[in-house]
Amino acid sequence: MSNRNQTESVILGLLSVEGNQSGYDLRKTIQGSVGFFWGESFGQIYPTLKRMAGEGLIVATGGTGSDGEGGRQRQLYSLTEAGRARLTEWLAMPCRDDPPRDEFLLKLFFGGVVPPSISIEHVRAFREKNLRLLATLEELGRLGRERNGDHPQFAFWMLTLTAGVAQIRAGLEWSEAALAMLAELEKGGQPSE
Amino acid sequence: MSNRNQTESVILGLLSVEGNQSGYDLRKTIQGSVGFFWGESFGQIYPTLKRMAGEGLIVATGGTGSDGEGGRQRQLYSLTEAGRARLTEWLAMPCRDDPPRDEFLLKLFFGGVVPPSISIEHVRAFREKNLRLLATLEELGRLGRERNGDHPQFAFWMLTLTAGVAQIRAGLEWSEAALAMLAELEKGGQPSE
DNA sequence: ACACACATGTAATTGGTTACATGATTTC
DNA sequence: GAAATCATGTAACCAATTACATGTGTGT
Repeated sequence: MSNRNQTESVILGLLSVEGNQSGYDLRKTIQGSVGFFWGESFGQIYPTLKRMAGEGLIVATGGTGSDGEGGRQRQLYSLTEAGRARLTEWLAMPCRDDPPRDEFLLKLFFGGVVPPSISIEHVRAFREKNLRLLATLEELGRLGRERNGDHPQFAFWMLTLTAGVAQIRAGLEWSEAALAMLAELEKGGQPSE
Repeated sequence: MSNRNQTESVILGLLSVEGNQSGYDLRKTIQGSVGFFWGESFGQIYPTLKRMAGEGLIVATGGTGSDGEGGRQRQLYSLTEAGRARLTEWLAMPCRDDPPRDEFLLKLFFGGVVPPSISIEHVRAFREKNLRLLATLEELGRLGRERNGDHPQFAFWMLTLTAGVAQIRAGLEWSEAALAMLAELEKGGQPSE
């Protein structure tokens, strides 16, 4: 009952809002919905699907390949009752907080041992990444509203979006201040080492 | 030259600002400095130290135990030139962006399949965690200024702190709005499933 | 004919956590 | 002398990435 396998959770969740998806579909769905805060690789998805089917959490529903209908080889899956139960069970559990690891902040923390230009470069990259992400998120919001604005779960999707946007905006504001500070430092004097 | 082992990087960094630390010390130092955005476990630290010593990135410098001086068994390490070179090399590399995974946002995303009270609970927990973290960070800033305010790298440490504070504040503001929205939803009507 | 996107999977590797085992030293 | 803390380590396990292998259908 430990639920350490997070891939399982995303799959359960996505299949609960729309069944009959293949591994390939799931990956695309992930990228187009939770992609900005969640990633999955095929090497994780396919084995997990098989395992889950074996455990009765999902069922293989049609798809070409097994029956000789022709067409491209696809294996679709849908949630079972057991799967849905597992999903709600997982949702009710408190979030595990795995220790965060932010390589960007780590490099910045040790920025004093190298010339400031290096940290400046990192902050710039951070800023640009956030700018790109912000654009993506806004696009995602636009698309979502247009295509699923009337979906009963839309409000929750928007909630995650606004959370992302808030984080990004904060990051952007901070990065401006950080760049100003670093520019000052670069003018002022070299670091001790 | 891929530097996938991030534990190595923290160790290099920390030993560069202060040598003669044991695995135990390093853990404490981590918690008291980069702890709010970086975690390490003993099971990772000790083997990594051994490997790094074998590769010549660090050296075992004194500590009791090997020489029969008595006192508690401790193995201290310091950076070598090779270690310092590796550190600067790592610092100059662009940050790898490993796919993020935010279980909180994931649960919120699927909040529509369970009663709103569950999502409310998650957001509350998120909010409280952020409040606690904010207090920790402010304390950390106070302590740091008081003890290391004159250290040449202090400015960089503050930079990571302010980044953390900015993120947290944004999260807190968002959580208020989210709670308001969810409360509304709870009054209004049950979710579709 | 060729390239590209679709589609599924396996194998190797690793980074990391957790739990366990052990013992010394200080403190009460 | 018991408990807490200091201190180091090992073993088991697992989640996940990456690279590789394979084949089909579509568009040009």
